Amino acid sequence: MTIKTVAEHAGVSTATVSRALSGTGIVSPELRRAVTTAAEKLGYSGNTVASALRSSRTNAVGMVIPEIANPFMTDLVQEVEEVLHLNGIQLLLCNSRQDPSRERDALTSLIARRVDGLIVCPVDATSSFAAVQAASRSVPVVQVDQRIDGLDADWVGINDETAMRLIVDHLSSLGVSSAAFIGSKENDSSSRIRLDSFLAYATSAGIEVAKEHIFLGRYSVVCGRESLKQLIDSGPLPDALVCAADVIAVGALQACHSEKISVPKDLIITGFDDIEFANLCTPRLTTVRQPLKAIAKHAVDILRASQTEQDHASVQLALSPTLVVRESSKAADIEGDTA
Amino acid sequence: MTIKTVAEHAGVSTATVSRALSGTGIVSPELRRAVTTAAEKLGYSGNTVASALRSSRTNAVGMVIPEIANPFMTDLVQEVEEVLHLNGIQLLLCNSRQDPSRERDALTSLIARRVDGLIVCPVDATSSFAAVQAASRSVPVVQVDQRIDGLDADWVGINDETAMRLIVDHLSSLGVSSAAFIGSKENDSSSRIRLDSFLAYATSAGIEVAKEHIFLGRYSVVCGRESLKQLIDSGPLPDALVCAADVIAVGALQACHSEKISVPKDLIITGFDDIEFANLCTPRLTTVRQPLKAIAKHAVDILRASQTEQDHASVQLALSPTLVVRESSKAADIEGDTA
DNA sequence: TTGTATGCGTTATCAC
DNA sequence: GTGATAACGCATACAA
Repeated sequence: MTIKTVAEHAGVSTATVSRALSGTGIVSPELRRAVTTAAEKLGYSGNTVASALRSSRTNAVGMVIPEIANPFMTDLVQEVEEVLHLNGIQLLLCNSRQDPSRERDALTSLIARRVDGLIVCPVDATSSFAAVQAASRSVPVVQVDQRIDGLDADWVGINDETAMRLIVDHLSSLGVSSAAFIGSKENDSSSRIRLDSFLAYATSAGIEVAKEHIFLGRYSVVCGRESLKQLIDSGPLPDALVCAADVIAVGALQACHSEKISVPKDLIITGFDDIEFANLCTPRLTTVRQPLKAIAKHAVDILRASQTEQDHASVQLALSPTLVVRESSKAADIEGDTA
Repeated sequence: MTIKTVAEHAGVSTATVSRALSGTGIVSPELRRAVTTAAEKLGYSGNTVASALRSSRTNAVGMVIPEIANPFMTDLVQEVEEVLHLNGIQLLLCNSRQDPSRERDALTSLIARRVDGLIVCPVDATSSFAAVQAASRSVPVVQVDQRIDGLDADWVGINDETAMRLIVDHLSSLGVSSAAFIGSKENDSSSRIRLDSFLAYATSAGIEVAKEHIFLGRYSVVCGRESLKQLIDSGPLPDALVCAADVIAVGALQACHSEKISVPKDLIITGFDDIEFANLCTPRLTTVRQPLKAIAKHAVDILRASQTEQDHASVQLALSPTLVVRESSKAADIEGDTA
């Protein structure tokens, strides 16, 4: 069934049906009613594909993420899906699995599908350059969380430096004088910034960070667990352990438990992201919260803006994270934050 | 740029370009080479929308799930995305948020987009009936995990009865003589089956289940935590607690920790699903593992089969879960399962 | 094996 | 305000 069927039943032209149903253009109240009743009676449902071909708008945006399994990414996807839904936009989800070539394929595939925009969390600060740049020439692209070095494309994320300052200040206030760090060795923007600014703030706060107390692996629970075991083997523990992701911190917490290290008494631990489980592990995790709803909202807004604006100046939006203090860095409260 | 551009550059007709690039039809090696080189030189990338309109195949399937935040669902989505990707199919993801009306909207929207198939985890065993049935009239639909009562549509999931038998047998072998249960009060297929078969097997195994020891809430960590507190308030603890989902069990574990209840010494706890965290919490969780890869694989296979088959007889595929025994139901090993 | 010509279902551009 | 009609980019029936 097509609009032609509806047109015949309503006694109007296909043009009028299109105008009435899509809401674009002017239709008299009587004809509009005739069309809608005919459409309902027939159970007509409209062909988005044909509409997309003719109007060159799909009302769909593609999203490419490096990892579905990561709870932080899942939360972000969820928020993006929600915002898109409110705008009547469909989400096309792709998983690059940390693989730049797979990321490239996903981008070209989504562009072939004529998505109206692209939300990308790039895999690598350099390897992702060409593919994302190419994509951005055919459709609006906004980077979320991670960003690519030297690429003049929109980005929404958090201020990683601020986040690290919040963490180091907190440790300082607790009297911490030495600390270890577990991060990612992936070549992505936030991994580097988190490490660099951690070191910088620690130095200026008089917190000692031994070279052998810096561990770089992956954003995974296993990495946290393994790194902590290495930390133990390397000699006396520092006062605190700063993790560049909650999943890492959770792994470290696990290892502390099995190695009978008491947190925060023997070792203070902090995370990053504030995934749901940071508030559910034992002890609950001190971390910095990423404003995911805001990131999702701005990402979609930027996409929509760059669709309409003629010459769109690129936007770099670094939102502020917030410190969430829990038991992994302080004595347990009776009534804690259970949000 | 269109195939026409490529055709002109290659000195052939648009039909030949179409045949050469899509792989359908017969093209001589020389012309094929001429076309591909022209396409590459121009950086041509086809228009999936036009192709879909003409061929009425989108190479996309829609997936509607009740909850993105649930790690079990995320894992399932990941596996489905992987299988689809291997088949060159794009995933269109929708979140029904446990809301039947939102589920209906998602289904009609995906059908308007002319997806080649639909993978649905229905929200409600009865309320979802009409929308899913309607959808199945225009496109192949396969239900995953949950299924709708009395709907003659394909389904892939696990045998929940078998799962409960595995759990109850395990408890029996541990000498458990009384047990509590936390499940979901949602009207979905597996919630009911899990409760019913738990009670049946428990009875025949001589395990006592007091009425006030059956808690029905949601599949969430909070539900597990709250229910456990109620369990404590209700008097002496039973020997074991059976949870209908890992997320519930994790919440119960949390509450045990804060209430100084030792697991498994004071209370044996079992979960359901084997999400990643079941192997990362303390103590690690005994649970039944769902074969997600197999579920995803079969779901896509069934979809593809029902696209080609003329009269497709509906498939009900109940895969076997496996019991995974960990420390929440036994004394801790030094070297446990770290898979 | 290749080219020509038509149509997929909708929206945009015109006249009226 | 409404209708006739062309066009979106591609795949395919048919002719050659």
